[in-house]
Amino acid sequence: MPPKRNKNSRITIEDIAQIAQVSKATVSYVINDKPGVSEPVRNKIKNIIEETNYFPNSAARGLAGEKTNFVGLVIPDISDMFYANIIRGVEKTLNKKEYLLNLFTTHARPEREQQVVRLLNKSMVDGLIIMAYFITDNFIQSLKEREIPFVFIDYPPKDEDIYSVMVDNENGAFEATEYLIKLGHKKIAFLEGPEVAWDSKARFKGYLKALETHGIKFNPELVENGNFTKEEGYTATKRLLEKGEKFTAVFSSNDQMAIGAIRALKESGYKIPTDVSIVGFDNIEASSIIEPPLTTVSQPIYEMGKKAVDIITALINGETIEEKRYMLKTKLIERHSCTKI
Amino acid sequence: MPPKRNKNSRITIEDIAQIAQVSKATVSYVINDKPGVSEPVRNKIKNIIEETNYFPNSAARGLAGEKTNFVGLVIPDISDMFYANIIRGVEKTLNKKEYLLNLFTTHARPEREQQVVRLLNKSMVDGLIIMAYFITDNFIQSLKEREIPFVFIDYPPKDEDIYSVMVDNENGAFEATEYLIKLGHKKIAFLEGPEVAWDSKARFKGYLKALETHGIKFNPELVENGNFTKEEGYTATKRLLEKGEKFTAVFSSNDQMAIGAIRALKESGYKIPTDVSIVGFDNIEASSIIEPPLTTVSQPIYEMGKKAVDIITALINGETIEEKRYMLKTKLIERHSCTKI
DNA sequence: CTGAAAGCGCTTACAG
DNA sequence: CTGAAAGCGCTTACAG
Repeated sequence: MPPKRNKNSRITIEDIAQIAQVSKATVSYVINDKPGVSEPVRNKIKNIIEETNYFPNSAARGLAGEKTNFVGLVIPDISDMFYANIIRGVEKTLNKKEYLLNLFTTHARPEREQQVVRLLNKSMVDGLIIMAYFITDNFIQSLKEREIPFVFIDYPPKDEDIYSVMVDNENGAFEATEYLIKLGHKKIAFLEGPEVAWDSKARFKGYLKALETHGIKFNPELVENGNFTKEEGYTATKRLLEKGEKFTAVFSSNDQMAIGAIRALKESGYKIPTDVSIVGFDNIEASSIIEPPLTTVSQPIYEMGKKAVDIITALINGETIEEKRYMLKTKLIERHSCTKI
Repeated sequence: MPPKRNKNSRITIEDIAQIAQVSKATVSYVINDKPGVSEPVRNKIKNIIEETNYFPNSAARGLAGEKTNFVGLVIPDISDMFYANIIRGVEKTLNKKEYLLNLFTTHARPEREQQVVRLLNKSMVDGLIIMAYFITDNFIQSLKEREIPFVFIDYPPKDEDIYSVMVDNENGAFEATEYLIKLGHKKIAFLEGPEVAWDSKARFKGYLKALETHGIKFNPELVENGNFTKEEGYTATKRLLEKGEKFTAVFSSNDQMAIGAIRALKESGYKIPTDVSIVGFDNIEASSIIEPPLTTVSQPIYEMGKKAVDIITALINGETIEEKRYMLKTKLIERHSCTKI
């Protein structure tokens, strides 16, 4: 009789065991690099696995309590490059480590974020990388109740116990503002993002700190909200202009708004950077293409994804990590939207 | 004794059965909307499921032969917006239909593409949406041997039997070229993509066809290869300029190259669109920001993802689909990079 | 209309 | 160093 095959005609651990004339357990030990198998037997089995192209069924492994080799990534959306780059960093690093990616988007809806926690248990993923908007204490509590490790990306947990990787937004904004100040600017407008965006807040803080450090008095008339969009960056700048409050530079807390600001400024007859200098934040693709090319702060987005994977895989393997919070540095990208005055 | 809980302290079908005082089978029938359960019992169970927040374990379902509610998406990369948008279309549509996404990137490496086929079996995903570069007959053969349905995105299968959703590149290029012709242009340069890119070829074909339709003789001196990148689009245009062969318009088979071309043209003192008109393909974000805003052909990328999901879910549910190949239409986006001559 | 039992492919004590 | 057996959470004939 030929070796029995399952319906899927897919090779199973049973087949390998039969071919190698050993028990399934022995094959399992080899697959999982566990002790208790003699070297010759181990090699024989490894060869058979190689030849037959056998690949263990993750679902079954997960069910039986072992690793699934999947890591879940929970992310609000994938439509903008920011998230796309994180996914890329996560995915590439995961691949190098022989893990697979399970992607869950929440579309920034709280129910979806909750659902994800219900859904993901040990038999589906070995660990979770989470980027969410509505992270409640409740959410974190349910997360902790599961046995799987998790890491937050780009979210500052109150809880000291939680692993997270973040970007130093405040310092990035500080450097950007300081750059403008060193160019001689004193009247620097600030374009802020949505109320709820903690990263916008951090950038505002950095802006304030730079002014203070250099003895420049903060003028609240010079800040306008542009909600992180191109369109509102445009209208915010128009408002700024109408107020008549003089400024020689703009620090926009993201590039999208900066692009809107450039359009508004040009429309009103201002030359950039001759009349107004401007620096953005994020270093999106468009910022190198716009005229003039925008000086901006680049975030190590890809690295965030990578670092999160490094942490989660270490955690999965039971390693301990000293530092629970990773703060990644930003980088100022000088282009042609600023000048000395 | 309190109801027994598994290690994960996660609710199982067993728990639900116990609470409802029925067998696991009955609960399973309810979960899967199968007949054989009386209405009152069904409702009772449904309520318990609701209250307990029970969610069946996909791994176990997959193993036991039922649906996993996962659909696998195999894609080369996620670093560019093109892929990111496809993922978005796929993911959103999947969510609406209560499916989850398993993402596999191949980084355009043949081994990875092969591996994916080995890896994905019925207990992991219910269906597969595939976007790959190296689709060999062999690959398709192994795919067919599995029991799971699959759809190709943006790939023209030779095999008539295979489901696929594509964009009508040829017609898009035809319309773009014709648009230029109707503006009075006769000497239209063509910037082509990589040799291996079938979409670039299709666009070239559309270009040729438009010339022919309008009785314009094709001049091979007017085509240069820019490999689909900004940089090579720039150098290709420089080469074109050096040749001294006159042209009044450029049709670039993607936007990246068009952006490079604009830079090259400007550098050499040409005004756009006064001296040279230019149209791109893809409608990437940068093309609306560049000066002048680029007229281009937009692809229904999101819709491709959506359509692929519609097909795969229908296939999963055993429905038959008349049309195996979907050809989606492009759209010409008029901006300010073209003018009459 | 409902339940007991086998089985999906794996891992993990446990016994030898 | 190796194997037989139980169990993970589910579904699906099968019997009643």
